[in-house]
Amino acid sequence: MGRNSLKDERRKEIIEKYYLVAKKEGLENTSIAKIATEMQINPSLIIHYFKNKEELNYALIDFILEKYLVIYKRQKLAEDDHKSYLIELIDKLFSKKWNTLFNDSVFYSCYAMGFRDKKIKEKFKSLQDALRRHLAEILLRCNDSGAIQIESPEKTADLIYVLVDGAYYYSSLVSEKAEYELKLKDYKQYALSVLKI
Amino acid sequence: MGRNSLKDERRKEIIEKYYLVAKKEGLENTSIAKIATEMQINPSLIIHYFKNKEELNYALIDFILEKYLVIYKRQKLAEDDHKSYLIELIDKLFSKKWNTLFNDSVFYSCYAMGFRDKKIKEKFKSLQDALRRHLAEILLRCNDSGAIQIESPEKTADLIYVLVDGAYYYSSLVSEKAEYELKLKDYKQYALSVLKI
DNA sequence: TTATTAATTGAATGTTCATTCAAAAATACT
DNA sequence: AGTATTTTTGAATGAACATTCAATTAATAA
Repeated sequence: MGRNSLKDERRKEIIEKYYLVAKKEGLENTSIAKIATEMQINPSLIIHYFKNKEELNYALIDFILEKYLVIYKRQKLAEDDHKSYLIELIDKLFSKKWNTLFNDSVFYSCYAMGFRDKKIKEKFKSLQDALRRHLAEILLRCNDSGAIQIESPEKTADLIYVLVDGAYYYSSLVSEKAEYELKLKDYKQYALSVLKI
Repeated sequence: MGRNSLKDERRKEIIEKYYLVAKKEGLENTSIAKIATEMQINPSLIIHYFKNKEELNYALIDFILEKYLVIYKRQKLAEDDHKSYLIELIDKLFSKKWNTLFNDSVFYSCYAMGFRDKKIKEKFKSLQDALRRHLAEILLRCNDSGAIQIESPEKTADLIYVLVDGAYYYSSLVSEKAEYELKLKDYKQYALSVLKI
């Protein structure tokens, strides 16, 4: 008996608003009070659900990193068509989706936080490693099925992601849309040439 | 007549301390008061030299971006030996120097600031563009002298820096020193293969 | 010595911050 | 109706913040 818990929903609402305010004002200028104002609730309610700002930040990082999964959601394709999947994946990795999915300011602020907080750094690292392992796995299968011929799937996967990360880093400075898309296309081309596709 | 100005020296001291405190505490947790305490001076003296925090931040960005030049300081080599210069440059770009020169936390915090401040973004962009143009110039000369044969110096320079940036981004998460150096070596190898050296 | 200029201090401003605590309101079950 | 549980509020805390202003101290040159 007693009142039903709204914990999960409320926590989610709070984090979403946190992200929204951070997009508008910058992460370092976002306070519990501001989130509360935006939600028209009392600041202490946020503390009630998150204990302190540190916990709030952890939840925000999780929220942001979960966005990665969106990119990896696969369209329907024949289960064993590894090569199509690979090409589709490369396509997504070098798509504009990244820039619509992530807010650069918030993203790099979170990344910077990782260097002052071991737990956050670990979150980033384990995600990146998982992504690399996943790609390496795909490459291995493609190799096995003769779809591609590369030497080391692990090293190649690593290299592809270095290209992705480097592309994302530099592209975020490019304001001209046309130039931006042109560059992205070039980088993708290089990635494909690494795979000898 | 009147007292001599210490403006330049003082400003430099302040920025250096700012960077130092930011390294220790994180940029977003660094206040004028903290810098002043560290310097054993009055907070208002910092305002006296920088007007407000915004100006202080601009100066910090300049300070950080100037560090790039250190990497480009050339050892003595024959003036017209373009290929040696190129190899030396690639060597430096993929060296551990980056990580000793820049504090990751402060660097990415500054980078993030760029997305909320046009002036800062411009500073980053124009530096990166200058670096790319410089490398493209070297590549062009090497091409002309027959030292290398590549299609587009501009595109290649761009690609090399995408590799550098991506490598720096990912490597900063790698804590194992041996693994870190191994990766760096691989990325450099790929850069060289792009140049067909 | 005196006038001039710049460095530096110190106190005060008002704002925002994260966090605490107790009290109230809302909801659910018996 | 009554009890248990959770949500939510509201007031209060003390600390830290950027910035201001006037006053003081220190150096320099005439």
